[in-house]
Amino acid sequence: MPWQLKNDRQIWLQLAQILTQRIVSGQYAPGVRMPSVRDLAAEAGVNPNTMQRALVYLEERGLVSAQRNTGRYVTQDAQLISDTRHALAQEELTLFCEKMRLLGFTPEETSQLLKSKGESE
Amino acid sequence: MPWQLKNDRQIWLQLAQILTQRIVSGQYAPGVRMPSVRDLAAEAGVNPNTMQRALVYLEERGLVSAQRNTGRYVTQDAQLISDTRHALAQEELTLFCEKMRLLGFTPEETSQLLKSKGESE
DNA sequence: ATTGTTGTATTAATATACTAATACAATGAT
DNA sequence: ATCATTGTATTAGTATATTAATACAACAAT
Repeated sequence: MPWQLKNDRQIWLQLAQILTQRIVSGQYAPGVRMPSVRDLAAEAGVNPNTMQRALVYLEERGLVSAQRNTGRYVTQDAQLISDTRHALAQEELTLFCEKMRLLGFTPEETSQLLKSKGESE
Repeated sequence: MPWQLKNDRQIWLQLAQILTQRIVSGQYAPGVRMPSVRDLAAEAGVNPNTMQRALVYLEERGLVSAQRNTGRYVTQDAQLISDTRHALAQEELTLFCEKMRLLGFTPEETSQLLKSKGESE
């Protein structure tokens, strides 16, 4: 799974988003130990400080916790993970609908476009 | 219509996006004269240079053209506007689907969520 | 003819993001 | 006991984004 970073948004925000996606999608399972900050940074091709910032962000949301000298672990709180997953989905949904509205598409048209796209794959 | 700017993305990119939305949604009709760079900048609360950069971006895409000393005008090419509108919609659609996929939602689930959202409003 | 407005260009200053290079204390492995 | 690895913190340097302050040439309006 590549770290596809763009330069149109702050790197640490993109890192935090990717890490969150990996947790809520189960790629990083509840309770498991995550790679070290340095390893993650090397893998993503960024400075450890930048990766650290992303991890702190996740920590503030309770998605990971750092055992000071043994490593960092994904939360075991399945409910929190599930809640986060659905909250993020709702957020994306709302943003997407708003953008489509600003482009002049009605909710019905938007829904139809999405359906068409799904069927064409 | 407010200029709701966040600080998580480059300002001129956000300005360009908003201006484009206003054109493809018909808020700035084909052929009409746009407010001056300075007026747009003042309205959006940004520096004229930043607004200028956004306008150049639109100009590179043919959506507006600058008559050197009389002002700037929206293109009269209705086809280009329509094409741009649909291209942007497809882009948003693709990005949205990809994000939902990364959150662990199938296309069917995503489609269903969107439909539910539309019906609940 | 003068004045104001247009788009455009230039230069400097400031704020921020990211990288770089360390350092430290605590722990597990050897 | 020694050593490598852990998260964390600090400081400096560099690149970029944005603002700020102008300036200019061309045209419209007066």
